Amino acid sequence: MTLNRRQREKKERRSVFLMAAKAVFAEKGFDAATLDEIANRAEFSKGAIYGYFKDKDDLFISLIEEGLNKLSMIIRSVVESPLPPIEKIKELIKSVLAYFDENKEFFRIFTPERGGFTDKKHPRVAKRILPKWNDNIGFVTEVIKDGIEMGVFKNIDPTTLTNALFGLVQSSISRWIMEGRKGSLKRDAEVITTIFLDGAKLQ
Amino acid sequence: MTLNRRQREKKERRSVFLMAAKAVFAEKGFDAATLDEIANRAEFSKGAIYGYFKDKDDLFISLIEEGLNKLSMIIRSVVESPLPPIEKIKELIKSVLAYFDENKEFFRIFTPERGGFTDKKHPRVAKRILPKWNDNIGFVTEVIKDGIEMGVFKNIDPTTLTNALFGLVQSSISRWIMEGRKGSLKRDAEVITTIFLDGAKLQ
Amino acid sequence: MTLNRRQREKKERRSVFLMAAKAVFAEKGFDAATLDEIANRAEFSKGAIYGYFKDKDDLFISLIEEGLNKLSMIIRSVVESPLPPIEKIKELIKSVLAYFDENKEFFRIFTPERGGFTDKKHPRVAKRILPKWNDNIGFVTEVIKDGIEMGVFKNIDPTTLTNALFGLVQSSISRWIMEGRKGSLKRDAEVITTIFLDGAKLQ
Amino acid sequence: MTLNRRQREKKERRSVFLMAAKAVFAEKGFDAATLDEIANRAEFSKGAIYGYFKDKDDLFISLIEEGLNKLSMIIRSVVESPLPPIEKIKELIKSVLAYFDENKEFFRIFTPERGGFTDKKHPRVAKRILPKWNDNIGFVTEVIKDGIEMGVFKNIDPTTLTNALFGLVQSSISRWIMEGRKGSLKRDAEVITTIFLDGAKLQ
DNA sequence: CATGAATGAGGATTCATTCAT
DNA sequence: GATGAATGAATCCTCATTCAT
Repeated sequence: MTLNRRQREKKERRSVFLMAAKAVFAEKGFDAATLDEIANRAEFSKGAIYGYFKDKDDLFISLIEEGLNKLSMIIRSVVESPLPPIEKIKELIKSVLAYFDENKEFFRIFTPERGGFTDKKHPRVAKRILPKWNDNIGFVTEVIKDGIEMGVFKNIDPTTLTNALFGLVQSSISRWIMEGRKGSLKRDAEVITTIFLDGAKLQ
Repeated sequence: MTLNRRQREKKERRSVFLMAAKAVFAEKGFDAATLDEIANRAEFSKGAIYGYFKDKDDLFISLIEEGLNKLSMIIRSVVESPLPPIEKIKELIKSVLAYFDENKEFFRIFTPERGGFTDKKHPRVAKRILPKWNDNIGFVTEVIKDGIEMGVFKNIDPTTLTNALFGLVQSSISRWIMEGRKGSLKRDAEVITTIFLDGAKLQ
Repeated sequence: MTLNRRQREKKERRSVFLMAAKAVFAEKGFDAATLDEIANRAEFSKGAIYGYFKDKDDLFISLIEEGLNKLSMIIRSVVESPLPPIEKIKELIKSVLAYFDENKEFFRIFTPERGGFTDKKHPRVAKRILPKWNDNIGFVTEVIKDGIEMGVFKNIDPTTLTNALFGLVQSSISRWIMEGRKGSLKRDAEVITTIFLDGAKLQ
Repeated sequence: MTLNRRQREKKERRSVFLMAAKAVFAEKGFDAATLDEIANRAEFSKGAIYGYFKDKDDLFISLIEEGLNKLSMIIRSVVESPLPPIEKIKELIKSVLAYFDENKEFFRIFTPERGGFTDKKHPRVAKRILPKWNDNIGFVTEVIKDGIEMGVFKNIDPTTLTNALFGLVQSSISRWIMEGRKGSLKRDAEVITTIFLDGAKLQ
């Protein structure tokens, strides 16, 4: 699909808005972020946003979707590789942390707001975001399932195990953000891997 | 400390507002929650809130503080018990999950907003909440430290280990909330304990 | 008219509120002054005010009335004395300035708000205050009239002359207040007398 | 400086708001005036005000500043003319009264609130307004000083003399406003001139 | 009478969204 | 398409007034 100049420019401009929005949402959160500030940072007028996004919700959702799509690709590429389950898990931890290391702002937006993606508060947001997030969890769950069937993982409900893994990753990122992003996230990959696979206890 | 009727009523009413606020903040998040709705749910007028709390921020902070205080007490009572470190960890997981099991809404408020407690967004909130949270982390870290010194835990940075433990707990609660709070959280205590102590891998 | 204890206490308490109100109105102006602050300063509860005054307006009016009554008495005692007109004018300037010197706050309240005593804004205030103020002007005007008839004052409309005299006095007090009340108002009495009687020009 | 249509319209609209605000502030005073009423009178929405003024304070201050700037120009043009001091004073009285004759509302706003421009009540207002007002006083004081040095005015503190002159002018305007603005202010110029220069006493 | 909690009517301000140019 | 001014709904907060105790 080749785009003409018009279409190319449109796509670029949309991306400018997304980047501006990412910075502002990351700093202020969804509610406190204003379209004014986003427009300023994008160096366009406020009205122009509506040429690319239906409304504030849509801008926000698009941002999250974009981030989750990239994350899905990373996860799928690992999951679909020919590695054995344990290696896949190691690789997943490494590459997911690397992804956030390079996309700090996305996590900064996604994590705190995720709890708010309920039908009560943002039905439209929930409807578009949650399935994508569940996809990711699903991919990893398959790996765990394989591992259980192959006898390399304990026979624990795979979804629960996956959830635990995501919790470990997430807490690592959270801390890194709250402590002011010193050092690299990659440092934590080893520890998470150890705990998840071998536990904290000295055998 | 015996209170007269006036003081008793005042305390009760403050509690009514806190409960109403807890419900609304849990459902909507800090920004989207309105004092109108909180007052309605408390069956008082909006203005009455200001007799008990300085402003919206103060109401929110008081709520979180109350929850964190209770949590601190639970954690401390375990930490200060004469159990060996591993038993303390098992007990911590069990009792913290039990606490949230009985205080679902607190978690629902605390977790998503936690990422937003930065100096940028809510300096006043951050100043009053973060120290309390760090206290809790500190208590648990001491247990881990003891365990490492006694040779029962791997020699990993204790803060990182604590953080991982909190991540496991948190992800368990998150899932439970997002899936509509079916079943009991206590069910997860065993899995978390297993993973944290022994890892997911079959040895 | 002798008062029993009840009535005496009531009168005293009313006076306590008036003094508190005077201080607060002087500092903040009518609109920005709150009954809360007045009650605090009076060391009574907010509700108690309503036992002595119909409402905020009434409290304010009572205050002004009290001040204007005292001023009237001073002016009348001079006007009704057996002095010749010019001496009466000298005496008026001296005693009015002395009155404000000792009742700074009253002027601080009365002057800035006076312009607002229109039927549009505070019909009730206007109705009770303006006649009293006009009385004072009337007394002085009589002195001027006498002086004109006796040939000691120029044949200028007496009300205009009186108004000019009040302007001189008022500007002196205003300046004294705005400059932070340094020195004594009495100092200005001589200058005002000179200007009003002999003009600024060297003859 | 040529303005394009946009800029011209913006300037015009700002002026529409200022005129509406002038009318409302004149009638109600600063505190009792509402942005709602100002917006209504300007035939714009309340929110539109914020496109032209930072807040209510700023709207008010801008109004006063505009008025004081015009007044300054009038005063300066007289002060800087080559007339002898006495003629300057005559001219000042005439032209200042003429200015207020044509800008009744400005005086109506400026005078009653002036006493409230203290640091306690409106620090921001005080900071922007008082210096401008003091400039005006300063210009006239120079004239008086010159007159004293030239031996045409009595050797009285020039600032006190200026203050007295402003008091005479102000009381004239006040009366004219409170009596419902019958007749012309210019009528009073002669009386004020007479009193200030020659006094009320028949020599 | 005094108290002080509750009321509820405002008012200033913000901001997503619309729309004429 | 981009602009930026206007809109107006929404929200926090204040405070005079009332009233049960």
